[in-house]
Amino acid sequence: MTGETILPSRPDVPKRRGRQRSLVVQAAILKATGELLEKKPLREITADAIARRAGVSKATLYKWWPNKNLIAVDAFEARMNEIVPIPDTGSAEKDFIEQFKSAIDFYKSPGGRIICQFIAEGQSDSDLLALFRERFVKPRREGPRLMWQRGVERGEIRPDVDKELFLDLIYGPMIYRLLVGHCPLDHTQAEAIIAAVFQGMKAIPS
Amino acid sequence: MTGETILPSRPDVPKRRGRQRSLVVQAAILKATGELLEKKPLREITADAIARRAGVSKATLYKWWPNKNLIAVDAFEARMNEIVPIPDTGSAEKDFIEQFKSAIDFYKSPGGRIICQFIAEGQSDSDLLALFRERFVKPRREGPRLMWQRGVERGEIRPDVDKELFLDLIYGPMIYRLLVGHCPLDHTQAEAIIAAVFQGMKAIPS
Amino acid sequence: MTGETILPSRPDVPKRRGRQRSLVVQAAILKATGELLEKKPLREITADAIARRAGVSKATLYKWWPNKNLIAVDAFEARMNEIVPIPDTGSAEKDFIEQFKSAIDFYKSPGGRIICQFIAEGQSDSDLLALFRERFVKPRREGPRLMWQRGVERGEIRPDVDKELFLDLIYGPMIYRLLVGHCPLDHTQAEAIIAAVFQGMKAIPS
Amino acid sequence: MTGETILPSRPDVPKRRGRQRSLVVQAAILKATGELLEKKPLREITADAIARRAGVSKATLYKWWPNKNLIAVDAFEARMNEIVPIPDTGSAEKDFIEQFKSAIDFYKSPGGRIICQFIAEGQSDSDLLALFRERFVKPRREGPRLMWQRGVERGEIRPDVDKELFLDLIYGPMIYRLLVGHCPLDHTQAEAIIAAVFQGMKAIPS
DNA sequence: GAATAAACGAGACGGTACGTCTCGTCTTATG
DNA sequence: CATAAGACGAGACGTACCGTCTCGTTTATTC
Repeated sequence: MTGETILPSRPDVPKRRGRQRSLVVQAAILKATGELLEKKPLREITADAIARRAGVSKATLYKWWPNKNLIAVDAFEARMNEIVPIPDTGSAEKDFIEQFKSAIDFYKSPGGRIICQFIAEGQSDSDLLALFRERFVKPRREGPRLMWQRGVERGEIRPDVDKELFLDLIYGPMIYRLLVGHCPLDHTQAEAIIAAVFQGMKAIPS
Repeated sequence: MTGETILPSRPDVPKRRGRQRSLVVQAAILKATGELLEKKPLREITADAIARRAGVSKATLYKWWPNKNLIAVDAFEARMNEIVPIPDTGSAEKDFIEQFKSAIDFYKSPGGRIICQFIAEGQSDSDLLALFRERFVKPRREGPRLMWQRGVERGEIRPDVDKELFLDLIYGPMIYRLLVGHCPLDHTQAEAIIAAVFQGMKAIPS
Repeated sequence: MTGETILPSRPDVPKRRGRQRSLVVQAAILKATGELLEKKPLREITADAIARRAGVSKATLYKWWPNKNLIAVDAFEARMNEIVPIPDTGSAEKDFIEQFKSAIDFYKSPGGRIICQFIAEGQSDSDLLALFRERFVKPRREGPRLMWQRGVERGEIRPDVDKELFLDLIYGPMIYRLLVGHCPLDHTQAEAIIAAVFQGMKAIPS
Repeated sequence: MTGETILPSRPDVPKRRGRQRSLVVQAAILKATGELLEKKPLREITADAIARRAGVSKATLYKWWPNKNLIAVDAFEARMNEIVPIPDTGSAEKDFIEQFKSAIDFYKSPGGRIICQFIAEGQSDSDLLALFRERFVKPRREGPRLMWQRGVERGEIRPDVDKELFLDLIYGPMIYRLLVGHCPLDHTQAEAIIAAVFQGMKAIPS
């Protein structure tokens, strides 16, 4: 289980007998973890540190989450619920350029770096990776998916290419460069990538 | 330092005074590490295990390598020196399809999975990441780079798009799917990706 | 801190919040250490060996004791609480001869040899030496002190010589020979030493 | 073997075939060890440190000495060859008081503390202890032995008490207090000990 | 003078213990 | 009875020192 289930925090539910502190405790844990994530990489955050900072027993941590990685997912999600507005310029390519630029800005920011850490840790923690896909990849692809949809409807984007492939064509290079750092990644690159994706690499027969 | 420096083993260099660094020992360490890498993920490999398996003192490990990750790089490289032949069908697109398919096969194999682990560990070990770029990313991009060159010369590939960007457009989506696993990655996908990269996403005005 | 503080086990003290220090664990550590002390010299006993034998984590050792020497003190004390009865023959000199003989027997036994090891290790571990004085030297001198008292009261021993000096006059030569081994140390010597101490070395003017 | 054997340096002995043992090297080792002994306790001196300071290979150390403790004995002896003059006041008791005071001064000095370390290390290194007896205990008892002799001849000291026992009666308490530190040890104590040894502990029947 | 042999420096090496750290579980007293 | 406090077993970490070994160099004796 991950804390997610408590987030709706339905106040109408008849309260259980006994102690009701749960929600306070869960929130404290997520808050503490979120703060720690800002200060140090996921790998260096210890369960003890989370418990200490949250003023919570370590046993409580393990009661609600199987390990600290999954706490981090919940904690990170809690700070990520701001909806990223998707642009609507009337041109799919321009929409993507704009969105892609702000995506790059985000992924290069401290907050975005945490995403990389989830992918990294996910390589040896399949639960984490699965949750990451569910909670971050899927929802965050919704906006671009909509932009793609509009582009197809407006006849700007080829309808015969798989939507997911289209998205990976754009975000794949970004993630790759972000993780490996073999090439720069900035607004200039953003425009070049979008242009390349749209125009294709085939030489125009002149 | 990483073991690399001993590999050239220039016999003309005047040997130092004391006991010479034992090539047998270095080889045993790399061999042991390589074998362990086949059996378990990098994260689960311990310095003790390498030392034990190689019949070597732990101090010797730390004398020559700063940590086990960099041993793993050297060990993995030692098993990777087979040159991947690049296809030459006469068509750049066909060349890329073929090469891309075998790249995917490799990255999905146990050996290729180790690459993912390097990227993962590299997120919290910048020395590892730098070495990884130098030893794996750079050399392995040589083949595709040549294929790109030929494609440009034959007038099949646009010369005005940065070579590195072109490569990331192809391999970025692969790495992304490999690491995150949100979409399938097989020969069919390989063809679709190459086709998309070449033809571009812009709808053909009919 | 050394385990001592738990031994009185005052049940009236309000217990702390969390899990209590396990007496079973402490006992196992002391038992294991005691058994090891019987088999090998203190210097050759390792923290790992104690932990392994006690079925205990090494961290637990270091949590309660700063190092293995102080564990050994506690362990040794635990096996030493048998009170050595002091003789009461009516003659101070005879009392001392008897007590001194059994002291020598003890110090030459495996158990007594441990005392020498404490003194030896104490030369480079002042905490150990201080604890040794407090736990062994002081209590074990009580009996002889009482014998001295009786001798003084009965008018057999000069009251004007410092009690501690008197004791060192007897036990000093024993310790010296025990540690350095330059001269024999047996019951015959015991009698000779006591006689010499009582009668003095001054030639009797005839 | 310990370096001692080279000291006689018999030049008539037919020299062996190869390169000769370098006296410079031996001297450098002893000098370096002596200097280290002044700065830190024997236990903390490492073979590497000696080798480094002497500008000598560690192998050379182990070629001529079985371990660092025995080097230390040789090194310490080299700085100890000053002959301690024994007093001759005409009174044995006064002689002993004077000699005992300067003995205490020495044993409490940094140099004298090394003696304690030899005894301490000797408890787990019988070679060291044997050598210590031979090189230090035996020769340093010569002076007091002579004083005893004169006292006996002058009719001041009882001739029927074993000479060694007499010496231990004096130096035993000193060593004991020196090693264990349970009682003070100074010039006042020196006088009291000698007085007690001479006069005996028996109450004078009045 | 060349061959031979040991001493020597440098320093690599296997072994072993150190004391610390984090993990995830378990126990106990408190609210 | 859910928690906090925190003890605990397991086991990896990277460091330190030990005493041995293997080189290449130096210094002497012997042929």
